[in-house]
Amino acid sequence: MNNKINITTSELPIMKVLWEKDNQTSPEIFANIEGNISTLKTLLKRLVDKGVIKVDEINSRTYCYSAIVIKNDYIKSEQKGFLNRVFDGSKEKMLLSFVSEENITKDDLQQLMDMIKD
Amino acid sequence: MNNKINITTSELPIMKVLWEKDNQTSPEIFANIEGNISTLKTLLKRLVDKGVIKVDEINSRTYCYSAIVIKNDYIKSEQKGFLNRVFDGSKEKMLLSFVSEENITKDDLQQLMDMIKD
DNA sequence: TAAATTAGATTACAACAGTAAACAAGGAGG
DNA sequence: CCTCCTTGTTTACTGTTGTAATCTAATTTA
Repeated sequence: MNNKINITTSELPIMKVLWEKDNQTSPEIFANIEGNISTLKTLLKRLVDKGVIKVDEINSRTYCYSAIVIKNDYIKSEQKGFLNRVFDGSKEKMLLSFVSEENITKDDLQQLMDMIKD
Repeated sequence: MNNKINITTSELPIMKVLWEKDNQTSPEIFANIEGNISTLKTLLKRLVDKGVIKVDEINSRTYCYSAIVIKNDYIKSEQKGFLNRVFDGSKEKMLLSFVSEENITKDDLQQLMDMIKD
């Protein structure tokens, strides 16, 4: 079961907009993204073709796009890929690395610990 | 300053071998990696061409390969890319996500906290 | 020394990704 | 009703990546 979710770097901004709010028309989506319109059209179509998003025809000539892949599943998939690729699947290695590289400080962790005490 | 280090998925196993130990010949490197030899040769050459590794001619006909890019810099670069791409650069978002997805448990974190008390 | 092995270089090729122009058809406005 | 605009579709092109066969020159071996 290879459930790698394939969303490319340049497609991701579109997904982020749709994850904020479903059922948007292409002009609505593109309004929140920078980049050449023609390019964005291509990316939108590719996402539909891949089954990552879907399009519904509301009235004639009015299409609304929605995410099919949900944000959390994408994130989980990315995390898993990252972990496997870079840290051979070891969570400990990864966390230690984040800490020792000082991308994450002890304070960050403490704050986090506090947060999840709930 | 775009210091993205470009090492692809299929090139990474070679790098991992070289990060373990420098100055290895290609047969030594390939002995520890699965995959078609011809393919591995291509990947090795691409890494040299990109300046990620270097090759020294020891004796005539004896070449030794070594990493130029160091492991920590690669990991740092990957972490940064991952953070920016998926979590818009927010460490907190990322850690929270790791925890809430239960990829990382409270125990993992506690253990980590204990470890870095040194 | 001739044959076989070895290892780096060259060539190849399909899929994917980033980018974008051109096209086509329906709807809106004059 | 006809023209323009809008929006989805088609076509296109370049670079990257994964994969691998073939070529070539040197070295080892029989």
